[in-house]
Amino acid sequence: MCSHAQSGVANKEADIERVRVLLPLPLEAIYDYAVPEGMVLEPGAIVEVPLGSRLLIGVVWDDAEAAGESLPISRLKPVHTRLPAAPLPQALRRLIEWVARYTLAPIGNVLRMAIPVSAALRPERPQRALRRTSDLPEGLRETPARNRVLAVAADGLARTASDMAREAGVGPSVVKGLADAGVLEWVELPVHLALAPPDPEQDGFSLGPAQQTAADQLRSRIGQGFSATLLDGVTGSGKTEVYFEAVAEALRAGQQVLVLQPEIALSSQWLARFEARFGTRPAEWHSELTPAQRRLTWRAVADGSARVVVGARSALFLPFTELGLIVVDEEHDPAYKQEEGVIYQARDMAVLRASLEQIPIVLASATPSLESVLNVKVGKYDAVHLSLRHGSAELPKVETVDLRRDPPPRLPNGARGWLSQTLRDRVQATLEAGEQALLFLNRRGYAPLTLCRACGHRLQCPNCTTWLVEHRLTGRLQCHHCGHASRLPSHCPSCEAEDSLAACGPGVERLDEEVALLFPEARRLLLSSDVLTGPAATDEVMRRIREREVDLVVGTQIVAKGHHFPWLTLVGVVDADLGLAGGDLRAGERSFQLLHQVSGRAGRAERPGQVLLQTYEPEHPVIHALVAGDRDAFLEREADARRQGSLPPFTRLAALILSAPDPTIVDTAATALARSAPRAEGLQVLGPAPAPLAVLRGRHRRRFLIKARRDLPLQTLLRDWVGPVPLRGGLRIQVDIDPYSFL
DNA sequence: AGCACGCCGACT
DNA sequence: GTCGGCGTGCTC
Repeated sequence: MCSHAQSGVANKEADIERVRVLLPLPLEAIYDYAVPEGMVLEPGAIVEVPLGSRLLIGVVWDDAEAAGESLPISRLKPVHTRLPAAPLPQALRRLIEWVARYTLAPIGNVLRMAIPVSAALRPERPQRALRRTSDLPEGLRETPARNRVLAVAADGLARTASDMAREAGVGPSVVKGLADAGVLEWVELPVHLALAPPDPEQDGFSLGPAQQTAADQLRSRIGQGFSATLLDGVTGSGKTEVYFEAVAEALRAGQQVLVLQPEIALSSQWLARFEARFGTRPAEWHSELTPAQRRLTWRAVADGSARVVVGARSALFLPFTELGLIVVDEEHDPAYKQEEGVIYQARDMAVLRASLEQIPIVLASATPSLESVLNVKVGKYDAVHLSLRHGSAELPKVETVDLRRDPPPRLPNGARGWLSQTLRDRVQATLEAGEQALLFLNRRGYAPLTLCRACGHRLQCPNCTTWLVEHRLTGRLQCHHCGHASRLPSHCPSCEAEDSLAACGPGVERLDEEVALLFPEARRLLLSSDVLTGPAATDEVMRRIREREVDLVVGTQIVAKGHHFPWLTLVGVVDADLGLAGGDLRAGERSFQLLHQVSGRAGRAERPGQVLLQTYEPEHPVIHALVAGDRDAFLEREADARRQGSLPPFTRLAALILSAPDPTIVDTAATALARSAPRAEGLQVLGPAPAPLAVLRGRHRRRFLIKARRDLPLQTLLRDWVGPVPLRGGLRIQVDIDPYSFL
């Protein structure tokens, strides 16, 4: 009897189904819910569940380690609804788990990147709009307000009720009255993203023989399972057109394609090339989309109506169901490293997604990352090389200007200058030839440092350990780390001396001033992220350069991104040593990539280009490699240095940054962590040290660096070490696996 | 992430 | 005497 009752209870419990639901919150755990009778929930199903007092969207999860201690069924709340959206694909679910495990981010935070638009999943309320059907019927009085509405609606176009009222300059009640009377009728606006399918057969571009061979190689990978291919081609070799052929092949096979770009907002030229090849624009995914666009695009990817998506790194987490190819363009670009929230390297996670999906991935670059080159060497990646520039354009000639022997002369007004006589002469000659010159300085603002000549005080950010940068165009001092801005004071804030503040060092604004003085007749253009406020402004400025409405461009790295300027024949790098300072492990590599990319702006059409690098260290390996045009020797040298120093990719690196508003809290936590640091053969824990930016956004920071032999379980060691630390007093601990930034 | 609960300062 | 500050902790 007794045992019978027990089994009865057991049976009853077994009848009630439980599901695990992953919620987009910074939680490590996955919560259990009861499945109401009649509800069918397969893994990936998108549901609304109660949590505390609110309803949240979550995803039914099917992770392997479902075992754990689970709550008794009686304590579970039931799933509220199953949403009418396609389930999150299995490969994406596995990707989310992997990224969480790899980056040590709470899995819920990773999920949040995959379903960023909760509203996109709720059943949509179709947008309704009003359209005119008839004239005023008998018995409905004619009023001025009604006539204005009818006049606006006379074109027969549908408008939302509020638009209609606004355009007619009447209140909403007038519009509503006309709708009720049947003079205006309600219509439902279509809610689909209007995307024509890209046509792989549209012919836009003829490939040269070398490109054809490369394209064939990439094409042959489609449908053949996982493979990673480095498409290594010099600037102007037509890489884009080559990988377009792989895109076309995937489209022919009925697959979706994802193309990752480091910064989509800047590549309208890329979109134009895509349209020329495929007859339509791809779907776009980036931070500047409106919520409505975001929602439509997300759904279009999920339901398969978006065939090709080009996007910034977050596009990696879109719910493709038929993904057949991933392309990572400019794979070396540091913008692929996300530095906030979930800290991850999108290029590496893209390779992971490709392997989970069992599809090919193409990594394209003119200056591949050391990691990728070494992956080719050990056979993990294939390589396809494009060594020739397409057409007749030649690589620019790169020379140095030794600033020790050729120091910039004083300016006509007696002020200090930054351009050597050699560079001045070349600019002059270029302008006289009717061609364009670019002066590159990777520093925004007027001057990176302002100090008091009377007392030596330096203007520092109140929230960060950085100097304030003077921006003369806006008359402000700005912190480039936290965004703090203030007026440029007339007195020294420390000693009250008047007119004692002096600008130290050049920024592009100051360089532009010098250029105005030296070349008053030239039409100048200053380019930095302060000036280029959005894609439209960028397009306009790039058009002005292309169409020779300017002679002389002064710009930051924003000019380095892939734009063709047919009349640009001279690039002057004002301070080639700028990126080489500091202990950053990738400083050399990054500097090479940036300067190479900037150099590539010169002479892309029929006119040969020349590049002048102003430097105090002409014998530095980076400078030498740029002059010799010998990238491979440089990479080899870098690889050797990393191997010798036991640095990545030969070992693994992680950074731990502790921060809190109160410095004693950070120090206490740091000391405690140092005491409990893991000890293992092949593991090195360095720190705690004040982070290079010891105070950032008002938070005091301490930093550990962990160096681990590649075979050690780095993530497990870190989790066991850091996990137990209580986060009190505003203490935050950030783990950065494979750090790029050393600030 | 929210939101609720819980212990210390300026008000009706 | 209360209202409310946000620090801490929990949510299946």
